[in-house]
Amino acid sequence: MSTPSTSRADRRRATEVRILVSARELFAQKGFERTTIRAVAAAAGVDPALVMQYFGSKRGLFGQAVQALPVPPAAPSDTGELVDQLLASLCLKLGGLPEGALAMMRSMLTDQAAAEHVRVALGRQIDSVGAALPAEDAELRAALLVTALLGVTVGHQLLGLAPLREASAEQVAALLRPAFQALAGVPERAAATDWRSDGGPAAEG
Amino acid sequence: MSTPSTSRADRRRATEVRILVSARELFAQKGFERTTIRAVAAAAGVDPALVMQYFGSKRGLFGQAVQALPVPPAAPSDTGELVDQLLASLCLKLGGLPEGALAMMRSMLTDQAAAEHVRVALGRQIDSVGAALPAEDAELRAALLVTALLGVTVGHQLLGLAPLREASAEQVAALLRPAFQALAGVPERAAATDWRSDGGPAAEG
DNA sequence: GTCTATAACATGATAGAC
DNA sequence: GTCTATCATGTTATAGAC
Repeated sequence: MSTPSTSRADRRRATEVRILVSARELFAQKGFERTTIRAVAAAAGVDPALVMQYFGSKRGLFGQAVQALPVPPAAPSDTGELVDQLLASLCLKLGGLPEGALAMMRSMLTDQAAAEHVRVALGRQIDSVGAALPAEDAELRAALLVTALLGVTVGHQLLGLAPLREASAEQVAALLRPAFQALAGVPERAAATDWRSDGGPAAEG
Repeated sequence: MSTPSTSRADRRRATEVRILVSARELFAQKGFERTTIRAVAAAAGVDPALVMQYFGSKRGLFGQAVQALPVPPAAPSDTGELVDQLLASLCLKLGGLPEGALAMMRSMLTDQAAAEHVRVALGRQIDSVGAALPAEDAELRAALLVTALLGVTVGHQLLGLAPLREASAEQVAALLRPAFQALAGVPERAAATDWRSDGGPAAEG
């Protein structure tokens, strides 16, 4: 055939993608250490050595397969809006975190590279949130907000705690909102006044 | 000597303790997977096979070396007091978590047995806290409180986030208190009125 | 006999040969 | 691209020391 529909390069790319998908899934399920090259290769239907050929090492495969943690821009000037944005991102996470981010979080306590990645990503998010907070303890408050979210996400997605799995994302967000507003430094009166959705326009203007 | 100061059994117990101490330290630092029997044996100055002889398997060693997560009784009837107790336990954690608990947390995302242990321990704590909360969403609120605490602890102890490491436990507790009161279901007015130590009696009445 | 050390076997990661 | 060799590790079995 003079013009084959699938060239060598195409087939190679397709194989790479198959390997990456299998790797992402296994890394998310079992973490970095307990995921074996052989298992990834078997899941992708290729020879184990081929995985090494393509990605150099298990760590190289991890880096390619696991995308960075999603770091939302998250720098609205209004504090109430910031809280809403944090809660919205949590809803997304509770709904379904991308498998790559799951894989990164799964390994963050036992793999140095993953730990460093998460540390940097969370640090950036803390800086971003902290810059939007009015209080003097902005950075610490931001760190507490971000780590609290991390804890809820871990408890839900990674540990599978029943009370969190059974609750809806909206329910979680509703309970968390006043707490986060307090943590963000919103005065109690302002927070107690009205924080329903129709209160939004008033807050953002 | 008719009464030797160190009998065989004594020396064996001393060796066991040396192994357990080394194991706990390595498990806390590197997690279950990345800790090898050989490394533990080397740190304890014994033969690797001896470790197997004593503890049966790597998992047996883990079970012996790593104590359970400390589960405080945590069932005061007063909500404000409950929040204070949670914050106090956090202060302890930030000050210095026992190495065994650190080891358990380090492995909770990548080791099934550790995950199950933590899941049960957190579940018990959630039930305990939930039983003390007045709101109808007690269990979910308790789960959010406990996982938020977990996130802060992880961010501080395991990830070493700078803003948390630089802050004092008292500072963290002070910022967290209003948020936790909101999450615990303390009415905004009561929380805003006065949540200093002398405000406690007013809240419980 | 009990404690300790050595060796054997299985699996996994990686590198080099074909 | 595939296969084999090498090294590290967990585990089991066997032999030696007291």
